[in-house]
Amino acid sequence: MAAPAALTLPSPQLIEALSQFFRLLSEPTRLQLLCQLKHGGAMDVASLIEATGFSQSHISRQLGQLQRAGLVSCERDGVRLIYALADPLVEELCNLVQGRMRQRLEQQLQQLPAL
Amino acid sequence: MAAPAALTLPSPQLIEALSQFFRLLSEPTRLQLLCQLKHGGAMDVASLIEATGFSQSHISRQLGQLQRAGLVSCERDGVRLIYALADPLVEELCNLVQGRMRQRLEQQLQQLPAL
DNA sequence: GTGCATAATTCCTTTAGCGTCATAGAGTTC
DNA sequence: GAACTCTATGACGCTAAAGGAATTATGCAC
Repeated sequence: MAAPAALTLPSPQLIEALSQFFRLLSEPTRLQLLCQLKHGGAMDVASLIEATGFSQSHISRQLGQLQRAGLVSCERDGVRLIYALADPLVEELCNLVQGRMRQRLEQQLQQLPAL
Repeated sequence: MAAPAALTLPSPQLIEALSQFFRLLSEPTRLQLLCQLKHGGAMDVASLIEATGFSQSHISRQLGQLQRAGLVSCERDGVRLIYALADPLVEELCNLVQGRMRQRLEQQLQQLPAL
């Protein structure tokens, strides 16, 4: 049986893999694409371009990265490619972080001296 | 009552804030520092420098970023500064991502044709 | 086949951030 | 006070990645 995770230091490979994953979410464009897909369901590239306002090449590249990471899936519909969310993890992570932000702000609010 | 989150598109400010948070975790150095603090409890800067092998200025800067984000706290002990984890969220996030990695690998393993 | 659409890829420039060296600040000891 | 240790900050080069324009690939209609 393996030692408890809390007592073992993560390997450099794991650190690297984790940081690469978080790096995917560290770019507003990619996060925006994921949110759009969450909001609008499956969408083709043209719609995502219009929704985000970025160039076609940029969107295509970012979608490629998300797809290689398995966060997004893609299927053809005639001449168009329809992308869709492929993993609910992103939303979970965002909700956790957002909850933390709310918590911190409430804390700061309480520590602010009343008038 | 506010609309369900799934139906509203996150504001650009929220997207930006989320991406900035994830950016903190997208750097191996910072993730390594957080893991070290998780593993070894509160540590002074010198120990963190030795544990990571980076230069003093680099470590100091990364610790500063983590502290401003509230992920790490810091108190003086004489001439030394002792840093400690200030938020369990990072570990939660890492565990979630790690679980997803395991899941994906198991999936790939099953799809691999047997000999 | 040609022509027309959509999307991926190849270049390119520019920018953000890592990482180090040198310096300045803060705290202790004498 | 001076001398010393520990940490933060300024200045700088360097590399990775964003972002766009142009090109190429892919699929459909004809």
